[in-house]
Amino acid sequence: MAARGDATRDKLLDATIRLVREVGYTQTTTRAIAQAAGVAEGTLYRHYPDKAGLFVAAIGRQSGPAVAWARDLPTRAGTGTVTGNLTDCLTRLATLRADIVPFELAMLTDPELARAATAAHAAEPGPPEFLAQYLHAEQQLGRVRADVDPGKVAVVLLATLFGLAVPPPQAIGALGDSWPDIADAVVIVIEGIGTTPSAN
Amino acid sequence: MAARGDATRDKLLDATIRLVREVGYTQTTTRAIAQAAGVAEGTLYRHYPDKAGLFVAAIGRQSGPAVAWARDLPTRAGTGTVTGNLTDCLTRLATLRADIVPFELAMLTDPELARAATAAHAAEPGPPEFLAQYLHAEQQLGRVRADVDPGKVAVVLLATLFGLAVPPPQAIGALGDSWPDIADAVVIVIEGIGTTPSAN
Amino acid sequence: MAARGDATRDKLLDATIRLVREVGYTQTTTRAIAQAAGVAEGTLYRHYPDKAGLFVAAIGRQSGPAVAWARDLPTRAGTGTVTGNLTDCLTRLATLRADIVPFELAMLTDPELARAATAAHAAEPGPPEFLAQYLHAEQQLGRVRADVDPGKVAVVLLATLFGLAVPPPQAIGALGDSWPDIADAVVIVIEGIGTTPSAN
Amino acid sequence: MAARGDATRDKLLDATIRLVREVGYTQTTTRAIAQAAGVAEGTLYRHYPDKAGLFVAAIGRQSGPAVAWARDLPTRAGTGTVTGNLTDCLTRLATLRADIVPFELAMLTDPELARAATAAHAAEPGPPEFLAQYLHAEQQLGRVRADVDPGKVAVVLLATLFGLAVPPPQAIGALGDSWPDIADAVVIVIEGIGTTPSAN
DNA sequence: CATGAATGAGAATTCATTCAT
DNA sequence: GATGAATGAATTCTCATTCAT
Repeated sequence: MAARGDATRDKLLDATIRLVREVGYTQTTTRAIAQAAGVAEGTLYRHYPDKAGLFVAAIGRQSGPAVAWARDLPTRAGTGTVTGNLTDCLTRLATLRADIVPFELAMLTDPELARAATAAHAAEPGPPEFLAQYLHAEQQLGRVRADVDPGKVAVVLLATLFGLAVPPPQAIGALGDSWPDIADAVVIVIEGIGTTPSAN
Repeated sequence: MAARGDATRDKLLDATIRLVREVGYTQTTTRAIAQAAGVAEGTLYRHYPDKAGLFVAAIGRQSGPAVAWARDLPTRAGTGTVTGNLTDCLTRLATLRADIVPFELAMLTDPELARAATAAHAAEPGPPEFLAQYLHAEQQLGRVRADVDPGKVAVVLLATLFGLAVPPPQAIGALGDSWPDIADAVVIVIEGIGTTPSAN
Repeated sequence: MAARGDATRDKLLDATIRLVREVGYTQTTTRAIAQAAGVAEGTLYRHYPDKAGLFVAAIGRQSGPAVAWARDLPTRAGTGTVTGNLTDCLTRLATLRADIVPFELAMLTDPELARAATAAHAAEPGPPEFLAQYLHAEQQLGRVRADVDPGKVAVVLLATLFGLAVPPPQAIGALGDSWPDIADAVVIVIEGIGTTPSAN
Repeated sequence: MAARGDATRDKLLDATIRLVREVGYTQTTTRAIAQAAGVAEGTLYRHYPDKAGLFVAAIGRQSGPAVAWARDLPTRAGTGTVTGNLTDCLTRLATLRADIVPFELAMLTDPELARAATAAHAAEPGPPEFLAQYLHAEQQLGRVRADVDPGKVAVVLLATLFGLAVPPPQAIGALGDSWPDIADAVVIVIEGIGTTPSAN
């Protein structure tokens, strides 16, 4: 078993992910995908109902490990340091999700793809929920201030992660030199920027 | 002066911005733009070299006020509170940029548009630089901790802003209820999440 | 007025009718139509929403005169001879409808085309109704036996017409020599085949 | 003998006939046939040279009994009544041919299929010839008027049969209520519509 | 300046047919 | 014989761009 078909599916998903990353979503045509995968254009449709279906599958395969990893975060509450745990988790998410960001962008640009994706993955809990659960647990343990909203902090952290992961920094500015890595960002968000009381 | 041409250009830019926001970049065809603007398809090419040119102009017109506003931020160092100044600035940026985000997303999805845009706007200083300048000035005044990197903080703040501005929260999660507004996010980033020393 | 567009529309309709008659419905591709009309393939879609729309328009233009002609038949009741009137009407229908039969066949083969056509032309009265009205009027005048059902006779006449109009006689048989013309058929149907009482 | 192959062939022919009747010729793809027959797509080509070959075989199998039945008609001349014999024959033809009409329509729409079919069945005598022979025999017996052309009457009868058998009456009109059955039609054609001398 | 018909390259998708297993 | 993945030419339709009026 595992037949020829599985290898073809893998080639198609690989090609899709690579092309979206390298040439952008609008340029990732079915012809380009087929060519990059080394198969005929028609083959694509034997394995996926249409182009959107292929993209959803690609997103799914790529998201899987990232989501699985984040799912375990809440169990680490109370161990190590909060900063360390969050940095660790977000760094891995960043690494794993590097290939997903272009797809998320594509979904934001193309309503049709967004529809297909949400149709496929009904609202399951994802990283935001896991992060919020973790932060809540740390609050219970007294390791995080009680008056912050775990959900909002989780969203801010992931929004920042997303904003930083967006490929060309030129979108935000030419401050290339001081582009922060994930660890920098986590420290900044967690520790604040240290304003003096007189400045608040 | 201010002939009919200006009115036509305005109608085209308005239509472009509205369509990108409402139906997404991929659906914003030249025909749709012309129709929404109430002009013939060919008219577009009398005012802009091509579709990308129109989009670049739209981005420019929409970005102008936002960038101009941020330019003044450094002069406010030492006045009011740091949190207040940043919240104020970022909130305005968020408001003004609501129409720009779809274009930034489009540029990230379509390399061709990105090329046209960067060709038009050479690397001028933008919000990241202005924010960094402001933070640096506050550091000099002792109102912000000396050991944070102003550039990195600026980028984190803007990345967060960008991440939060991305239209459908479904991209990040179904944590809709606790979706933070800009003020929440600024407070979180500036004050940190209040970890206890033992947790660090 | 009458602009360039009208000429193009005519060329497209002409090409469509000609191709369906000459090479058959399945071979009448949009490319073939455009080529035969001497326009680009995209031009087709400026004038008709899609291929089915073009076909419906072609059917409409071709059916128009035929239907209009039949509409006047009931007013002739009582004039001339019944056989003459029917032969006259059916002969004209046959002539005019020679180009429509391939389309009617196409509609019977391709459900999608049928859907488009019925959507366009809601159930308006057509030749069957007009023929039935005429026969009923002649019955009132005592020129047609009272016990025949005008509706059924109308349908039989048109069904026969349709069956005879179907292009290749090979579908029904190789009796080419004695293929009846419309006048023959009308006489046969109207007068019967003259069976003797003993044979009934 | 009568190995698995025969069963497969039957399943393919059954599926073909069912699909053409239910979804139309254009929708009857090889994939749909294979699926309906419960065999793999490739299997089709183990039993028939190509799609047209399968269709020709389907037509042949379905036409066989109908043609065989009509072949015996001439031997009935002089027995029963003319109207009864013709009604009987045509009714059976209609029943048996219900599944063939869609194929005849397909042949009229798709020249390629027509070519394959005529190549397979060279011009053998068919129902038209048999009907003509029967009518000629009845003329000899004095049961049918001598001055009608048996060939023409045969063709008119079969053309009417074909016209009435065409699936959606919408092709001819919305005169649904008075849609005649075969017996009605035969009576009308045989007896005529009873015009008075003055009307002729 | 404005128009909108015309263009034609290219996109997604289908489908009859082949062939390695 | 049977399978079904793979093929690739062909089809319908889109869309940025041009140009005669």
